[in-house]
Amino acid sequence: MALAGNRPHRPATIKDIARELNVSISTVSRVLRDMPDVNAETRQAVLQMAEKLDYQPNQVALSLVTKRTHTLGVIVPNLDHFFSVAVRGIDDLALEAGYTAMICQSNESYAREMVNTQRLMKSRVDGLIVSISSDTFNVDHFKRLLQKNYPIVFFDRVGSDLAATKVLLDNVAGAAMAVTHLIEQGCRRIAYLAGPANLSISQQRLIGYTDTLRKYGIPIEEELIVYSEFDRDYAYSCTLDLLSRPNRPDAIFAVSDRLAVGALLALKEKNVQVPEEVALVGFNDEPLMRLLTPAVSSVAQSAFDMGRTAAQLLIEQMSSETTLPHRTVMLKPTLIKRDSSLRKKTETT
Amino acid sequence: MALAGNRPHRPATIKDIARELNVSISTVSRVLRDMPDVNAETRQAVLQMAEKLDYQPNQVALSLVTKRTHTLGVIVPNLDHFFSVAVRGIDDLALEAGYTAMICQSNESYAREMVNTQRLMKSRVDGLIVSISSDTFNVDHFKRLLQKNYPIVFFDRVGSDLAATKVLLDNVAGAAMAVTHLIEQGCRRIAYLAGPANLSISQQRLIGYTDTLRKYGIPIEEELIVYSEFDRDYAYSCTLDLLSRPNRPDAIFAVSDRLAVGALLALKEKNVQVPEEVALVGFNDEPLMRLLTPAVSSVAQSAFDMGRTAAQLLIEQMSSETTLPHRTVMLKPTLIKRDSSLRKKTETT
DNA sequence: AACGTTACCGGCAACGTTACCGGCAGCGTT
DNA sequence: AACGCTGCCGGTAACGTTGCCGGTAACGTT
Repeated sequence: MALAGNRPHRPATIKDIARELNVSISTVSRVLRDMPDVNAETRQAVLQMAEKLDYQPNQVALSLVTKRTHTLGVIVPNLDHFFSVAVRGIDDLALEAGYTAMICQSNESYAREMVNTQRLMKSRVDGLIVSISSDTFNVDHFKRLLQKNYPIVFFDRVGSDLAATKVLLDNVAGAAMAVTHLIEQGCRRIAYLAGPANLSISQQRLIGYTDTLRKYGIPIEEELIVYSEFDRDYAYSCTLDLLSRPNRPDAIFAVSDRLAVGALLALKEKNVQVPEEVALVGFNDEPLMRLLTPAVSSVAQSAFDMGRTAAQLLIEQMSSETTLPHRTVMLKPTLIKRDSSLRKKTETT
Repeated sequence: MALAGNRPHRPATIKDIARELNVSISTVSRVLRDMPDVNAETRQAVLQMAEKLDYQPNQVALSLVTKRTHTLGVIVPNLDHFFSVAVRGIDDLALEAGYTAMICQSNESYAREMVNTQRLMKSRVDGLIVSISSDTFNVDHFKRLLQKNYPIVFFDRVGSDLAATKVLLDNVAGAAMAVTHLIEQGCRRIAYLAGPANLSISQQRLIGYTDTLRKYGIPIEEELIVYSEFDRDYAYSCTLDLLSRPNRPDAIFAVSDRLAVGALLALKEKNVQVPEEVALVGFNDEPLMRLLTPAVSSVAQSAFDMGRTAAQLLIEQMSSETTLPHRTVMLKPTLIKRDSSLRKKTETT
């Protein structure tokens, strides 16, 4: 009975195998799940038929009865270098643990983040890994889920007032490392390109910035702290503005590499010597940074590890019978020093 | 009956609503699907209760009966800049069309590509969008699916002998543009960093390269065509090798930007003047290229459009009753000329 | 001869949802 | 008074799979 017509593809089911072999679907199911209580010959026949019909178990039906999809939802604001690598980390651990990741991009939009969560909930993903969008000021949609004990792990961009498991960088320490380094290089008027004010990374890194200045007895000047969009062009114009002031800074610490690149473009255009006149440090250590001229210093973090541990925590939480207490894992950054902030070159040689 | 214990989260079902309201599940279903034959008051009550219980339709159950998951599987070799943007294009159209994308990375590994496809088939995704890994020499797993009329669209990296719908760049034209440009700039000994020989993009771009040389009557020298891994360090050492030869090239055309960057690093290290001694053109026009010193010329393609059209074609194919004929869509590249290949600077000013 | 054990297999409910059919009032028409 | 229509609603099978229970034949034990 060759029914391989021009039809839209009908995958073989356990029933097909049973019918073809004149056994019950229970028996087929037993074979396919490697259960006992089945004759060796029957087992063999079923396995052969499964192979022949190219049988693939229907995860959908299985999910309906087990209430587990073995899928985890991921919502990231974008897929820039950092998040791409983080997603790879998630994917990596998910594969090991037998899960598949559904990756959605919120495109930094609150509305899209909502749609994404809703879609993922409809698909009954077993848990969520989220880095919130820069446009998200209201996190009620996540709070509702958390209240129902739905497993969610936030990473990198976490809501400040969310009681949940989180994986993040020690942003205070990272900023402190950058600013300390700049001070050691002789900088005294260090500007901070802060990014969007609502994000916790901006706030945390601001704390590291101010703490360090205080520690070294350097006055904190409000006008050296510049908020902006997460956008290179924005950083570019902010930097031009900084440079046009009578009392220009002698260093710039950018909350992200994207902003650091914008700053560098402005500096180069104005023919400002880097690092002699203005030193520069970014954040994330994207591969691009070492390729720029001059190579730009940056605070490095392992996005891969962050993604992996986020997935790890989520899967632990999901496989646990009881609701586990919320945890916060903090990863340590490292500072990569490059030409853009190394004034005392004699030291290194 | 407050059963909101410390339990693993049980989403409300249509049954819960029915029980709470003492109506049948049929009626609830009718309301939720906006069907007629239901009293206005009943309708109102059901909607309120759905809201109150935070009801989300169970896509899993729905998929089981409709045999459509409204999910499309995506397999990409990695999530570098090009594929990130392509995935965004896919995601973008999928969202519009009411689909969600399941994105898997093969990590350029054949084994992982197999596992990914299998997982996606088990999850009964409605269709597949694939860019094959550089490690994949055997595409039988895709051929089997295509024979069963399972909808697959390949993009960018397509298997050469696969009868399927494809979206790709006019790679021949792209390479021809690059090489023509280099010739017009006075280059005569143009090396080609070709990447892995099994990929069709390498082959196609080779055709554009040789065709153009032939057209201008420039002899094709085998030793100027260098195959390598898709790896920056590899390109770096290949370039060093090229430079060490007695008869060094006066231009390098790289099959991808990643390789072009490797080449640039080698050129800079050897203090070779770019473009005066050796001109350089890459492929993909990653944002990084305009930030390098010198800014590197590159053949630009819209990864976003490619992703979008791939998704478009797939969804068309999936929603069609009959099996549509395979199509091949070719997108046109554009050449972005920058300092790395502009020798005749007087011309432009 | 009655009983227990073992090896093997099939039937059935359930998961959440929709499609289809049937039923019952209440009303108007002949 | 019989009929048909309309508005509203409930019951049930089906999707593919698993878990549980029950059944039967063959064999050994007392």
